[in-house]
Amino acid sequence: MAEEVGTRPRRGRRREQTALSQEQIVGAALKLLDADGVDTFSMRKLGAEVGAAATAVYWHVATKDDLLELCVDAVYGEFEVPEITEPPQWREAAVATANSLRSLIQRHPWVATTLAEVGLTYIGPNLMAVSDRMLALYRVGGFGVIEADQASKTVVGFVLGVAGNEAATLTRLKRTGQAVEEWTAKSWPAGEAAAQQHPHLRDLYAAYREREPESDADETFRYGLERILDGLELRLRG
Amino acid sequence: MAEEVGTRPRRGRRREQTALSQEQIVGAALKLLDADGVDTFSMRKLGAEVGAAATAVYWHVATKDDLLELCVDAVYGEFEVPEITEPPQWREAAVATANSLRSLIQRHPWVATTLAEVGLTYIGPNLMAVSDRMLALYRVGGFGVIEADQASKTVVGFVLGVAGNEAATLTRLKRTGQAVEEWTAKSWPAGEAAAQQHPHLRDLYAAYREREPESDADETFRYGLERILDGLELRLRG
DNA sequence: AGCTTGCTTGAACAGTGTGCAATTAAAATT
DNA sequence: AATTTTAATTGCACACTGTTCAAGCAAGCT
Repeated sequence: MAEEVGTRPRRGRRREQTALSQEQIVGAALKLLDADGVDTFSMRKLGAEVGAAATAVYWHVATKDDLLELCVDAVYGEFEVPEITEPPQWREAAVATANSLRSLIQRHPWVATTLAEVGLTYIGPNLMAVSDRMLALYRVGGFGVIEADQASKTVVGFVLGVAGNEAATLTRLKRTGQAVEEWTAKSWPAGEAAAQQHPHLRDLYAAYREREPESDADETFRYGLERILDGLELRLRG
Repeated sequence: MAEEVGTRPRRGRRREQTALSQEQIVGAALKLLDADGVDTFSMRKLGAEVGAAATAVYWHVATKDDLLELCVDAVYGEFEVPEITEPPQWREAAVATANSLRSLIQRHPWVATTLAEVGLTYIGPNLMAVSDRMLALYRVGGFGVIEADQASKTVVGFVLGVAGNEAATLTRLKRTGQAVEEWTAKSWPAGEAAAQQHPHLRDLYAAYREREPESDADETFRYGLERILDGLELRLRG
């Protein structure tokens, strides 16, 4: 009849180790994904990581795509969305939210790729909770139900697009083995030469060359985010 | 029968067909990608499509990733960026540009996935030309060199993020074999039930349920774009 | 005639996701 | 304590992937 198996020894494992669990699998998958990216991630490597046969994973997880969805939802657990009570806190909270999502993608670059394949429509409880808190944020800020959804999707779309491309570029650099400093739009493969036919691109690179090589990416992100929030605020006050 | 010389007999092909070319390969790859997406795309299927051995492709293309980059650049050839001369034309042109990019992604959903893996940093002449024209657009609108870059990246990031997710959702629906109308945030897999614990999500779905099921996605996209352009315009006039 | 160059081929390798029957060991039942 | 049931794991196998490589073929040049 009812088996109230508690938590500890669970069911059976033949030797020293306690049985595999979905949590453990997702944890190991996250470790591999963060370390080597999604391209080189395979079920067999995952099996090796958890010290079991590759196919053992399939008892706890339906398919590789399902596992990836679980992983995506797991990292969404790191997504911090502040809860606010007063309308004036809205903008600051929106900035914090956007930054949190961006740095989450920077920590787990494979998320961007996976999201593009899997979409962010209901994939798990964490994402769901986060979506609810984001909606709350915009509603407190003063947006109506539907418009809060549209506003948050605007910001999230922007962050996903920009941070996703940052991640792709970094992954690409890593793959081709280039140093990050070499980049910054200065010297790059065949670009500088080809840019000569495109006057505005040429001007742009010239302008970037005269700047401190600070982190242009950060600044561009910040610029875009501020513009978007300006536009949204205009709706609130307008 | 026999041979029909397309353009030039070029070098030698042993039988009826003229030799493979990179253009032809990219064309065939696009056909397969548009039809079945990037997941089921393989070099062997491509070989079959062009009527040659799978490995023949490798004479014209270094690697599969390279081929995908060529394909991405090829569809960027469809990206229409109007050329303007007067500042007031800026906003309208920016909208047209954004819409063009979005509908391009809708026609070729695999582009979003591929972009997330490959980045959009120098991948080909078409993208380069388009980038230059986009920069021109914002510069005519009144932005400085660097700021034009930041502004265009903001808009492009938004479009890529939002349209990319639209594409992922559609691909996912297609894969699981659901109809598109069933969606629209109304009834969906395990969502409605799980949403009960999240009051703002519940409100949102309730609100959506009372609307005409027009194309909410279009409206959300349009809303976000307008907010962003509002924010950018504020910078110009501010 | 031969040689060279440009392109194509088939076989082969290492690796992939996953289905399946057989196997284990613990829990439940007798 | 013996037996049955069941959760979990294993190894094998299949079809398929991207890519390498020696070998082959068809034309152009000398």
